Amino acid sequence: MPVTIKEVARRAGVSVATVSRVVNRRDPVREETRAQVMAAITDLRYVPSGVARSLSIRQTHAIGVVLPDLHGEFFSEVIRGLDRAARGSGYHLLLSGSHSDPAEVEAVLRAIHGRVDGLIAMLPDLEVDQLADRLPPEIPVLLLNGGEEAPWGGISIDNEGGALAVTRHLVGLGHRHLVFVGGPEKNSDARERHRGHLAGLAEAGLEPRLLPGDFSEDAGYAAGRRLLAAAERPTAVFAANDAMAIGVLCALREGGVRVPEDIALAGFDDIPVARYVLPALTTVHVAIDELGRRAFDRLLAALRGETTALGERERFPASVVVRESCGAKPARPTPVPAFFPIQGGSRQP
Amino acid sequence: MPVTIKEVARRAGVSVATVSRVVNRRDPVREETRAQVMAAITDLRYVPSGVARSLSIRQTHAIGVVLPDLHGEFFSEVIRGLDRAARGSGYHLLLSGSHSDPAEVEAVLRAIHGRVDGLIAMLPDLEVDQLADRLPPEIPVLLLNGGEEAPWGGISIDNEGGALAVTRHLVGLGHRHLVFVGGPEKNSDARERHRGHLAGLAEAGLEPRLLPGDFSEDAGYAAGRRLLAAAERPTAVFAANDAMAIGVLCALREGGVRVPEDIALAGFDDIPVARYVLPALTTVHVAIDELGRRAFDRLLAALRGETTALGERERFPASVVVRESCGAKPARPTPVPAFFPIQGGSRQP
DNA sequence: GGTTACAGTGTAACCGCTTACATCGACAGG
DNA sequence: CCTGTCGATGTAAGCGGTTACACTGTAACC
Repeated sequence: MPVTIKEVARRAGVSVATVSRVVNRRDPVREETRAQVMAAITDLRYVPSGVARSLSIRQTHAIGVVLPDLHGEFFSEVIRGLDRAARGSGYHLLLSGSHSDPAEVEAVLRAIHGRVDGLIAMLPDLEVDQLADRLPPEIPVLLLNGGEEAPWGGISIDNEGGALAVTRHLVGLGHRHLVFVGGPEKNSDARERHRGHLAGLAEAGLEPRLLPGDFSEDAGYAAGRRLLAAAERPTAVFAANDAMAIGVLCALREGGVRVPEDIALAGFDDIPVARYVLPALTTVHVAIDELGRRAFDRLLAALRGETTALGERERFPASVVVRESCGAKPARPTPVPAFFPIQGGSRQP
Repeated sequence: MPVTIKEVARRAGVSVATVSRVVNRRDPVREETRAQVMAAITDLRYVPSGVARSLSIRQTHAIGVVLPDLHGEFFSEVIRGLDRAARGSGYHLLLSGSHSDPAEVEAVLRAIHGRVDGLIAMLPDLEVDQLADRLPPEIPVLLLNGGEEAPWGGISIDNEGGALAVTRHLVGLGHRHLVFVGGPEKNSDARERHRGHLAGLAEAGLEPRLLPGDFSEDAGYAAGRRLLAAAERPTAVFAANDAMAIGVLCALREGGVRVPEDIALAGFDDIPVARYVLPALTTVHVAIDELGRRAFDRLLAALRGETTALGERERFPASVVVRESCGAKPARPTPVPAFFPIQGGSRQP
């Protein structure tokens, strides 16, 4: 039942072409005619149909955003950055998250076909391989992936640089015995962080020491226990993400080991609680929303044909934020709420 | 240059109608013909155009989501719930956030016209008033608003019920001197929470005592200072949100007042850090993602014509989660790492 | 054998909008 | 006066699908 351009045309006593012209401010239209059309438009509350327009001009002014999950601060910030940038340029966001496997991603990809002008996707490395030839060939795609090995362009976080910086920082504080708590093997972020750490050690001529982990707080806790039990304790621990760092922190505290006095500690991600734990966690921060904005801008440039170089890989900077857990700063005089993980979160489904 | 249905038809030696039929699994098609068409489709990598289809069948299989901001856990959870539900039903999400005023909202509304089958919007009360007659009349709209006074249907959080429950809880613990730290005047959530609190006091025949606030941690801190300076201190404090509760907590701690022994404390929202502060904060939790899912389900029902009753107002339940700050539970004996929401950029495959 | 029913397919008219092209005056230049 | 140019507008052909309707052939029924 929505009112169409035809009805407006009839009402205004002109042709649809003229209506279209005044709506799009194209071609010259006599002022008087324009006024009539405008009157008809407001009378009828006419709003042009987006899809019809899209079909006709072969542009949707929308970009697809495909993310592996929509949970957590990371994604919400990416989306926020994208949204801001997109809105500013008159684009919409068609969002899709939480897919669980390549088949589902493919389904999403085909579902949005013809609905978007471009695509920003974050796919686990595995999926990228499998979907390689299925990525829509007719629209520009920007990958927000890790996986520096892949021949895929896009933007990814400078995990390596961040980890290198943290390691240098710890070394700079005089530490010679460092332990790295790693992430999942298959995870490219984890691998890159590890690599950055190793580079930092190499610079200083130090021996690498690795404890396995999987990015979970429990894994961090387990690593902490192993440290307590070890014959020779390190003077600094660098966990591949904050969750594990916090796990380590708990274990050490339980074992009566003080942080940072006895062992310095650092994480990666700068999750919100990182600043609330006691001592506040030294970690690596990434301006995620900026990443989103940057991603959109690059895609837009491609859409406008200003560049086809979506294949270029770009590393988004990660900066270390120094707090107390590494011992570089004195602990805060007045502790704000302290941290203690509790038994059983009471989040209800 | 994308391949169209015509090319598929030519390639398969059939008419476009037949191709359409096999693609949509409609009407009977001879198995042999179907096979030919399928072959042509895969050969050509044909994917039907979403907009063309939408124009034709007058359905987009997309719903618009308009939120005031995309920042913070709340929105990210709403979106997540919506996304899950939408995907399950074959719908897409057209997302738009961070608008700053009614004019911008109106622009967004008209921009998505014809691109979505329905709309889920969260608008500050003020905007709802101004946009009342501009909300798209031809598609169902579900409002995710506070403002129970408004004649608008939709879903909103049961602030009043949650606040009532907390107040009852505190009263049930024997408290007779309660102080409520309020939120911004214009904020309907704040008003509802206050109302719920007053109802709880009234039940017990207690006197209301109010300290002003604005939902910021600083405001909570200020309130805490005033409590310290007060001649007669309450035995329990209920802050209209967690941020302020944490502010209160800091102030009290600084003043040497113990929580919960000297003063019991409760908040509202169950923000992530609520469980990490010491003592862990008793607060009110809302399953935001469920709210999102519920919103979608209701909209979908309307889309399917199963109901037009989008005007019905529904209150989404809020439940109190009892932790240590109210004194109902003993403080944790030994901190053990347990459940921890992983928030960071450490996406796992 | 003559309906009748229906499976299987093609033709063409939409869906609502854009836009190339045609038309038509008015006006300027020759 | 004729022609060319240009402003203002209408006509109609798409854009890529869907689908009502028409048509054909075959099987079932009386």
